[in-house]
Amino acid sequence: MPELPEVETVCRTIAPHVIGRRVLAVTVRERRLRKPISADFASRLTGRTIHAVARRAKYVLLDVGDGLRWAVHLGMSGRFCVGDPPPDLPHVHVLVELDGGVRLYFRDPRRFGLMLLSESEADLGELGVEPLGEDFSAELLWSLSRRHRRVSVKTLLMDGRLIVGVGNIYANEALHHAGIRPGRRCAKLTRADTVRLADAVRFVLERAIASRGSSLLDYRDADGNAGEFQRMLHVYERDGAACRTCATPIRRQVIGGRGTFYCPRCQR
DNA sequence: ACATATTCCTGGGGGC
DNA sequence: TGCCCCCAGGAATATG
Repeated sequence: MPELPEVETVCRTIAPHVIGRRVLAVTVRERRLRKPISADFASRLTGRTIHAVARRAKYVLLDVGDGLRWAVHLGMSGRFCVGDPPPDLPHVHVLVELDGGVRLYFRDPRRFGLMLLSESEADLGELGVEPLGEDFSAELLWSLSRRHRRVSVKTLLMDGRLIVGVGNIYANEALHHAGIRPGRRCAKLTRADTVRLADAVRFVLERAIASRGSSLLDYRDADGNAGEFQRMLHVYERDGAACRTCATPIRRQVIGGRGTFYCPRCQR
């Protein structure tokens, strides 16, 4: 499940293969992603040069000039890979050939991903603050928590209209690091909580990027390599296992329809 | 206006 | 072994 650290890792691994390269051919095999790939996607992308690769929220953004960005969202099962897919590999929806013999392919069994050409950020939906950017702070969390007093703090962290890139894995991990129970209502957060939580979100995301992401199920970077952060998880998918801090069994609960994991002793 | 439920999709796991 | 059922998940949309 690609979240911010995984998408950042895909951007970093794909960039050296594609920057400065021209798109020679685009093949769309399956348009039906979460939103259909537009009919003119291939013709608009072909012939353009990739100038830069960046991440915004959970999107990989390839700058193809004239203010146009090739935007790729991996959904939950998407992979954006360098090279040729094995001949019979199913669910390969888009193939791209660049000059210099570089090939890319997009594979997404569950088709929750997106592929589009974006002229402005508005095309990407309503995107909140980057948690590793300058606008993210304890003050921001405090003001969000005052504006959304009734929702749980975990739901707040995972609302991409407010804060981007934090999905289920890293919301659970950050709350454990901050010692805050996921189901706590935002109204009950103190300023001190928001200071610890802002630090925890940044800390967990930075550590995960340093480990090249978490490989649960089938996440891989653009070169096909797995991440390592799953070995450092403290709570996610560890229900029943001993808390790494205090050995109390980790509990599981459903919040906002998502599996939620916490230590009942470390997190209040 | 705000909060929660539903929807999309498929691989994989559990139960029998 | 095989089949059925159900679940996971991001984000848009629908419903309360």
